Amino acid sequence: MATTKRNLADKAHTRDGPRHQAENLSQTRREHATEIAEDYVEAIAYLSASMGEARVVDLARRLGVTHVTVNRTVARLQRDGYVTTQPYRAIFLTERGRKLAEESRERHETVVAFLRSIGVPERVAELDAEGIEHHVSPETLNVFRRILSHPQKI
Amino acid sequence: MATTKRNLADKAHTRDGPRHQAENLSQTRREHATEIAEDYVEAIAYLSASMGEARVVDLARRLGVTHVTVNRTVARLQRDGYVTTQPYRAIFLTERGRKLAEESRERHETVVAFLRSIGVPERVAELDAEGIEHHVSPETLNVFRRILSHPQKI
DNA sequence: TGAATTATGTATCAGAAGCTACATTTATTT
DNA sequence: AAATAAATGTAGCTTCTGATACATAATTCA
Ligand SMILES: [Mn+2]
Ligand SMILES: [Mn+2]
Ligand SMILES: [Mn+2]
Ligand SMILES: [Mn+2]
Repeated sequence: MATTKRNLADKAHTRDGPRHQAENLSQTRREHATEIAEDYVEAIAYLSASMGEARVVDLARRLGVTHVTVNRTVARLQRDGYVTTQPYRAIFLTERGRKLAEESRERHETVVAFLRSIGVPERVAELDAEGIEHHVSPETLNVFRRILSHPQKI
Repeated sequence: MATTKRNLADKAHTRDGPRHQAENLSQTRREHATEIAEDYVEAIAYLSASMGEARVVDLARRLGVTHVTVNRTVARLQRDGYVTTQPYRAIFLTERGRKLAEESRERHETVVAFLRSIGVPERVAELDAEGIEHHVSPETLNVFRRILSHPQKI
């Protein structure tokens, strides 16, 4: 009748349910997988708009990585249908890439605006938003939007 | 006097300053590096408290990965001074690990509570918080806390 | 106690994302 | 047009984080 190690495991099962926790973490890992794609297409869209085209060096500067990393990642983005490129040429978004870029930009701006609206200083809001944005679900984003459209001090 | 490609690059430099953007993204990458450590020590602390000890299988179940991944990651956590283990034994937090676990738990709960307080449904709040928590700076966390201590509907 | 089950460990692979060093191509300047 | 500078590409290395397949140790149960 001794309390064995494996008995203990069974109890905890009912207590909290590790299922939920595992699902939450799996979801977070999935979001990480798309995170770089989102930041890249956002940067490509920005550079294309502000200076006519997106070149590897400009991307590297803006993203804070070497041109080698940009090169390989762009190849992956092309493989996944977000961009088109040719050797020694600029990078262009596909329709799919443009769509993701636009969604990402809008969400990014909403997160920054929301943080600002509750009193987070601009620099901090921009810094935190860069990571937070990728983990904000459509539901939560809608809550942010609703609060932003409700101009009342907190 | 033709507008060359490299002329364009110089202009955009002044426009937005890619420095900030690069620094934001670098910070996010740094946060990702500590993210797994945070989730692991949090899970180890939880299992230790709720069932006496943290075993590899329980961690694997809770984290939604295989026991192989847990094994390797725990080895890294040990290398970095967060846990101690011996073959076929449970995993124990070091002082450093306990401290990180406690901070992570507190921050995690604050993020969930904040999202709940602005109207995000519980399930969604828990899901989003799992990713958001790692990118919330101390400043932003304080803003969250202040709003939580201010019991007024938004 | 011995067999069966469960837990843990190890070998090996894969892909993502970073890097440095060096080669090649393109653009600018003289 | 040739020389120089800048951009792009490629080879090869590292770490992290996931996986499967198989081996060994520990625990449970008949
Ligand atoms: Mn962004
Ligand atoms: Mn981002
Ligand atoms: Mn957590
Ligand atoms: Mn987390």
